[in-house]
Amino acid sequence: MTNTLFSKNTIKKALSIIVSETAKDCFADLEADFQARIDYTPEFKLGQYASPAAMELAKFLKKPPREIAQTVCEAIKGSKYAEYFESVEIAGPGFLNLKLSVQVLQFLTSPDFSVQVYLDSIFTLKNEPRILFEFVSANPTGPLNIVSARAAVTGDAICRILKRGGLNVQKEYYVNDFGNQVSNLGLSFAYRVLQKNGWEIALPENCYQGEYILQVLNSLLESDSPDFIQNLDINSLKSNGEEFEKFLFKASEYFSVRAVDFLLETQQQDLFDFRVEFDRFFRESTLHEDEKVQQMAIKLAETGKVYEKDGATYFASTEYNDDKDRVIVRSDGRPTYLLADIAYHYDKIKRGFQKIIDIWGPDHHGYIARLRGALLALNFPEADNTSQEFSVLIVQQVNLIEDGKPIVMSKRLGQFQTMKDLIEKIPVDASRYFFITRAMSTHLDFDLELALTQSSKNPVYYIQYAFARINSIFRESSRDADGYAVFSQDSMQYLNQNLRAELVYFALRFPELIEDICQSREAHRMATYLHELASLFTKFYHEDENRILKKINENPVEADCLLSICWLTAMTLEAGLDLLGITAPREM
RNA sequence: GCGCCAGUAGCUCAGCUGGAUAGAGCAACAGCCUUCUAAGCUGUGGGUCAGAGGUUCGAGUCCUCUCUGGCGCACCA
Repeated sequence: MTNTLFSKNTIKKALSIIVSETAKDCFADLEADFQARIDYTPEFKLGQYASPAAMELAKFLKKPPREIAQTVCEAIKGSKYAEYFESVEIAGPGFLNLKLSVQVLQFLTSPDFSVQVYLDSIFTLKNEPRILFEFVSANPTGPLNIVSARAAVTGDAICRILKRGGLNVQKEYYVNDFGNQVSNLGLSFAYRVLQKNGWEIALPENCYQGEYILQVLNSLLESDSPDFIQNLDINSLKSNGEEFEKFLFKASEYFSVRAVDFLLETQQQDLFDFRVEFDRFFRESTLHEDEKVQQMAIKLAETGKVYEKDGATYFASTEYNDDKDRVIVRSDGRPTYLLADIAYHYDKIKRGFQKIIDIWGPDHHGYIARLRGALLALNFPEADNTSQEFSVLIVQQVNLIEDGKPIVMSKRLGQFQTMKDLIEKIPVDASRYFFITRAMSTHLDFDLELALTQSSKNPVYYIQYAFARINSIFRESSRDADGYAVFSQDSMQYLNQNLRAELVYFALRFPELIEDICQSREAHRMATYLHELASLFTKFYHEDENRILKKINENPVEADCLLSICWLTAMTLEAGLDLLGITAPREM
């Protein structure tokens, strides 16, 4: 039997339709687009879902909430929907508690049921709106750090979930391969060359001080060592200032381009090792080459929100809630980073993306107002911060904790500070989980010891372990899991026991969770949910009456029910872990 | 000084667009392995949700103020 109400919607949505329709039948005053809210009950014994709609409507209908609830309750019981419920009750100040009948499970489950098929039927792939999700976007001037790792993993998980929810998402990494930072990078290499040739010259302050520069330099010279480096005459540089300057210029130019390419590749490798892939790496330099930055200055000037002062060109961002107006073209004629970034975001819109989501680091939040302001000035009114058309998520910083104390980040080698160090130290499953498990907006304490612990203390293994156990049950019982994707008619009677049904209905919240995350973009809820699901399963597993191998001999039909519960749980765990980019091993 | 983020159990944090008695893990204590994976389970203790006002049927959640911590306030990116 199929039923589109339940097979094409999440359970929440289906119940909302039922309660809303019924309420509108009862009260003619209600607006046509009234949608009753459906929540989870605080306790399973009250039912699976509850609606606070009666309380919300009390003022509008000028009736006591319990009376409204009573009317709706009776109406549902007398309607065609009655068969979906084991009970409908009024509780507390006017909650409508809904206890679903096991029959609903049959509506959910078609012969080819699986969690993925269920998700497919609820979330059909939409072509609109097209979403551009930009994250990481670190400067290609060094290895990726821990905050970038967090942004990478969290952003990747959100994108996976958005896609599973049927949304059209593209992942993009903006490469700042232009401007001062890149010049400084080249200069750092020039000085390192001098040091390498025996000149004990100090690096200027604006240079990158990290030791990694030296390693990259060696790699670059190994593959190609140009004449002007090979024939370097240190003594003549020391004595001849003009020649010295010439060398710095030449070496900077030579190395900056090659170093950016090299470092970008290194970053890409780190990301790949972390299971983070991008659809596109967008280079800032292409915006300059295509003169899009220049054109943007003209376009902004046309808005009338631009003025000249002290030889520089300003964008009047204070008109858009910014602290001060911002320079877009310097007095020497060079564009600022902001102008290029405006051009970049404008380009996103021109490429046909209706929604733009960025993840930025904690030190960039002050930047939001000016960029949002520029997009508004460019007549992209959807950039208004009340809508979600342009949103910036700020990922907060990370403290690595060892021996109960935070590790102080320093430039010294051997310090644990880059993404690569983390990959070498902590298994990817564990570090991904730890990054995703906390809300992006909170400062994260990353406990290295806990992440390394291979026991139940480490939540990621606890979740994987539940999945492995279920697979073990199928191995030991020599059953083929596929046969248990659907509850058989006969076996369903054995669901009538709290923990069994509770586990099933908790697993069936999965699509609702995906829907929530598509809205809130908070991937950590998936991590929390999976841990709770694993915990519920583990309790179920340890109950004496749920011992499956024993049950197979005693009561095969009841065993079928238990196997179906297990398989639904396993499919959900596997799908959820996959959305977090974490593996689901069948044996541990 | 201005802005952003945060303040929930000893520690790290959940708490879905305001909903019923505020939860989990770790740490502490007490039990449990002839049993499908003990990488586990059960139980106990632990709270002025930073503080004070306000909004309403109802506030950890929304508003205002205060306090504390982190970060940011360039013709750097």
